[in-house]
Amino acid sequence: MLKKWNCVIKIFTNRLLLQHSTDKFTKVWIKNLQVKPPKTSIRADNEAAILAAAESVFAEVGFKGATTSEIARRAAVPKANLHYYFATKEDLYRIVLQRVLTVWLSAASSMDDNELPEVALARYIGMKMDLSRTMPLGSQIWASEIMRGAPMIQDFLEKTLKEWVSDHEIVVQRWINEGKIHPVSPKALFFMIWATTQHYADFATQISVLNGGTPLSDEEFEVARLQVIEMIVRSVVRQPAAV
Amino acid sequence: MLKKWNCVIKIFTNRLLLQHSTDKFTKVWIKNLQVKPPKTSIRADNEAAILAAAESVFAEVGFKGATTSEIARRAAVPKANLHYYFATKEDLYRIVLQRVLTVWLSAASSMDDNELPEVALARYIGMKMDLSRTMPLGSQIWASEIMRGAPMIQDFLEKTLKEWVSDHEIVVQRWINEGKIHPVSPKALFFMIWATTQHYADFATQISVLNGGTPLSDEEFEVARLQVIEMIVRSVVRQPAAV
DNA sequence: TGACGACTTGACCATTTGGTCAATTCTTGA
DNA sequence: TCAAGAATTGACCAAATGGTCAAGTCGTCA
Repeated sequence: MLKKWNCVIKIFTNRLLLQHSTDKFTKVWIKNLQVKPPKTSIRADNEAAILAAAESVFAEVGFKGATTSEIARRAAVPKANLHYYFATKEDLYRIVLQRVLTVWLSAASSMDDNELPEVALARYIGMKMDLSRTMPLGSQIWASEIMRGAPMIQDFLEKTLKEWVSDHEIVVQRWINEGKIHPVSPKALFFMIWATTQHYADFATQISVLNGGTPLSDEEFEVARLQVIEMIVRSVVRQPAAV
Repeated sequence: MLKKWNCVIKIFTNRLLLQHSTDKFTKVWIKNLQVKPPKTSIRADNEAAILAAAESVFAEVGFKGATTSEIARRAAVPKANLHYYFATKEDLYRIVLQRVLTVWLSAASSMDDNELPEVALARYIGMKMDLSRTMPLGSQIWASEIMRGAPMIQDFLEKTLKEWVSDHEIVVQRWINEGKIHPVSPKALFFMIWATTQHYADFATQISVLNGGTPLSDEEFEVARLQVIEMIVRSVVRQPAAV
């Protein structure tokens, strides 16, 4: 089983050996690298590989449909090894979900400011589009979790998400009161933003097919990104938006 | 096991018996009803119950996550009986999917006309919102099928859906050329429409939570429906849309 | 009424599932 | 160098899975 970190370390070691350095020095040097492997490198490597595999399997077939053997297969470790690092399938899922929620929070915080609506919205929508591009699996896992009734993130929805919505409804309402945007239901606006941006992650397969069988290129995605921002901003702001 | 059709037929039968009609007449009459039970009524009843149960299970946990015993349980029939009507889980899924595609087509056809963009779009968006309201499970099954790579509807996507998109891209392009709407990527517009409208089905759980723990009432949904239409129309049409 | 086919279902089967375990090998730090 | 802990993994297990089957019951039609 050839792991990424093993490779890296081997390269470093070899290079240092050529310079007649000791093993101990090598280790210290590696330990101080910016790209440091946390915990033991072996543990970190395997956990990372398993989590990545788990993410892709959960994204495809959801929690119930996922099997630990398939996850192990994709992570290229024996199933018993997977259970050595993560006791149960649910543990694994919970950790994967936790990362998704963390990412959600990072994007969510990009909207609360006092800027013009078109600027604030553009930033938030752009951020969400970037997330759909770079971490589509997280979005799919979220969707799948919601569709099965969100048994595992009920708490997150009822506390964190609800709070975010309340807070930002106030912001949108202020924009409305100030005449900066049309009077719209803030929730309906949020739903449109979430739905449209996440669509590029959740429905990537469908988009691929309609794109001629290949996923959107970076350029094509950038166009889509701008289009989404433009359309959604225009759907609410009052003054004729710049095209 | 009390089935809907049994009830209906019993009512009809009773009414006819009061009129001293023969059994045979009853049957012929029933056979000619607009709302006719096809095949034997028993078969129709059970197939319907099983399909309904299958739809809800597939919507929740996807194809892989679904188990025939859970479907049988929800349909209130023994598992062996389910397999008497539908040989395999895949057969059952295929039939459920077929209905989803049929429904999709019915909505899709509501947009091709020569009306003003705001009228055509409003009709189509409204139709899609209605579907999300009345048949949310179909939308969820579609989403789940796409997320696992659409292995079973590849053909539909590549032929029917692709064709619909091509055809309607032309319509949107014409609107752009005529200066009726802003220059936008037609696909980006379609995606926004699909995403936003289907969001009300696929993410119903999340919406419920944000709505205070209860699903949207008819009135609340009607507001959302109008909001969605208003926002999306305004996102593309040129003249200041009536609010 | 009786015979035939449609329908029903408990018991069963091979395979797959999530998860365990003990024997073994590898890493690490002194 | 070596001991102690970390990591590895084939073999295994009970439960759940999709699906079968044979022995029945029920409905219908002549």
